[in-house]
Formats: sequence, C-alpha cells, structure tokens
Amino acid sequence: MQRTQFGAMACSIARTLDVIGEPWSPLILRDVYAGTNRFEQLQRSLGMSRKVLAERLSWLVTQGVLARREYSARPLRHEYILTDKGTELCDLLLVMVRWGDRWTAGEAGPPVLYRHHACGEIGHVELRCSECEQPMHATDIDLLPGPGASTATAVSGSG
Amino acid sequence: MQRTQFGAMACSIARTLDVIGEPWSPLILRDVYAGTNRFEQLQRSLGMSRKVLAERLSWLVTQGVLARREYSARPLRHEYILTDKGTELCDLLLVMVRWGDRWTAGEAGPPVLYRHHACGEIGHVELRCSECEQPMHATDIDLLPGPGASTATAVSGSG
DNA sequence: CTCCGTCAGTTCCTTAAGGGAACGGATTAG
DNA sequence: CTAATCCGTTCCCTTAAGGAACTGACGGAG
Repeated sequence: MQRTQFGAMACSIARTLDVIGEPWSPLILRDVYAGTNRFEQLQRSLGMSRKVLAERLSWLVTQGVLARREYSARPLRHEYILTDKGTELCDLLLVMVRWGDRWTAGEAGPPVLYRHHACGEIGHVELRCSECEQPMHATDIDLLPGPGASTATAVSGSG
Repeated sequence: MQRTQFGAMACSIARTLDVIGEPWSPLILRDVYAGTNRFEQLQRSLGMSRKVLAERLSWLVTQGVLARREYSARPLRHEYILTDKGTELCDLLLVMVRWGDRWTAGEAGPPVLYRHHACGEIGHVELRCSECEQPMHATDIDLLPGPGASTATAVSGSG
C-alpha cells in the first residue's frame, strides 16, 4: 500500500501514530494490558491474521512499547509485557474508551466499567491541566510553536 | 486490503478506532481543529493523496465527527468544521501529544506548546478520575463487565 | 469570448499491506 | 510413533494507499 511514514513529521500526534497507529495495534495493547500476553492467546482473542500479529508485535517491541519475556526455556517461549513506555500509552486507551462509551455505546451502555483504586468508584478519565488542575480540552488552549518545531531533527516531514 | 471491521466489536476502543482509526484521520482532525478547514488546504498541509483525503472526509462527516458548511454559494464550496462529537475527539489528540512529547520528541523538545486559558501557563493534559479527581491511569483501575458487554447490540464481533 | 487559475473532488493505474490458510520447528503427552 | 501445543513464517489473493491526470463549476484578465 506504500503508506506514508508519519514518524519523520515534526508533530507528536504523527509520531505517536507511527508507533501505534497501524490497524490492530491499539487492540493488541489493550489485550496485553488486560492480561493476554501470548501469541496464541492474542491471535484467538483478536481473530486477526497471524502474519499481521507477528509484524505488529515485532514493531511494538522495537519501539519499546512491549518487551518479550521468557516464560519457558524448553521449549523456548516468550510472552509480551508492557514497558513503562507502553503502560503510559494505555492512557490513550482510557481516553478512547471514554469517547467510545459516550458516542458509540448506544442504549446497551458501556461494555466495560472501570473502578478506580483510589476511591473505589466506577468512573472515567477526565483531562486536567498539569499546572492548575482545572479541566483542559481542545477548546481551552492556545497553540504556540515549541523548541522542536520543524527544526534540526525533523527533516523531510511536512510541517 | 479487506480490513476487519472494528465497529461491530463490543469494545469502545475498537468502536472508536472504527471512526478515527484509519491512516490520516487523526491528522485530518488535528488540522481541522487548528483551522485548516478546506479540501485544498488540507491536501497541501498533509501532503496526502486527494483520493484518500476525500474518502476520509466523507467518512468523518457520515460519522458525525465533521460537518460540511457552505462558505460560498457560487461557486458552491464547503468547508469542514468540528461537531461536538469531533471536538470531544480532540481529547484523544491531546493525550497523543502528551505521550509523543514525552517519548518521541527527543532533545529537540516538543514541536508545539499548549497554553491553558484558565491559568495562562504552558502545560499538558493529565488524566484524573471523574469521581475523586485523583490521577487515574491504567495501573489504577479494575475492569468490570458493563451493561453493554457482548449482549444484544454487539453481535458478530469478537469480545 | 477565450484562456488561465482556483477549488473540490473523481478516475485510473501501480504498488504495497491485510486476510487466511498452510507449513515449519521445537517440545511434551500419550 | 502419533497427536497436540506454541510461535511464528510463507504463500496467494484481495483491497487499500499513492500519485497523477482529469472533470466541472466558476471568476478574472485580456
């Protein structure tokens, strides 16, 4: 399909997409987070092509989102676990869940509920500002050029 | 490519991916949010195929994420604007930005800075619990089956 | 009126990526 | 020896993305 590489763009959204933007990748992350750590389990759970699953796992490992851990020496077997980088990526999943629950769940309601350890309540994520702790959404901010704005590192990208 | 349909799955992540999971879609959303509202502008800004851009825009409109607004009657011209559904989807972009800034920006630093209207500071989004306002991440929660858990509505999906 | 330019797509062809099934090697169980 | 499990890899087919050319409505210059 000769797909455009997003990784070279001077945009954190594009670069994040370069890591988990391929089809199936977020669902693989979801399953690994939920405790489905092995190739065979993942393939059955997701119902996806083994070929593509192998490609995605390999990519996520090279990107440092997942790590391979040996769980059996003979026969040699590995399972996939989240790194810190991958665990933080799960924030993205929580926000996707929130939006999906609100806009796509319909009358049936959310398929999964989330109980927060800190308070024990069923809740969902909300976005807050790191500085003032007040709600922070796309309509609450101004965009300013940052230090990495299409200089040095990011060549041959768009803008 | 005969891609698997995620929309039928009983999973809010999969259903969100069904809406904006295609290549380029999040970047289109980003550009429209940032004020690039017209076909020609988008195509130039993104450097993507006109064919795929037309497909994506059409899809995002049918999904209610974008709306077409007439800005010229003769010649008849439309521009694309965010709906409420689309505006809330931008939360996802903010979280992608945060992760991308932390893990992919490198020494150059973030390409874009975000100034919060409420406090005037340069900040980033943090995830908080809707119930107790404390930090809420993937490691802070338990998953429980919800009302929409692979019953009625969601047939022929995985699980 | 004709020619040029702009804008918003559409059509066509080539190339590459996903689906799916079969195959491979290593090992254990019966 | 045969069957089963686990983790991939290889194969072919279909479909989606890239890219350039084309359409069609209009406006302006000459």
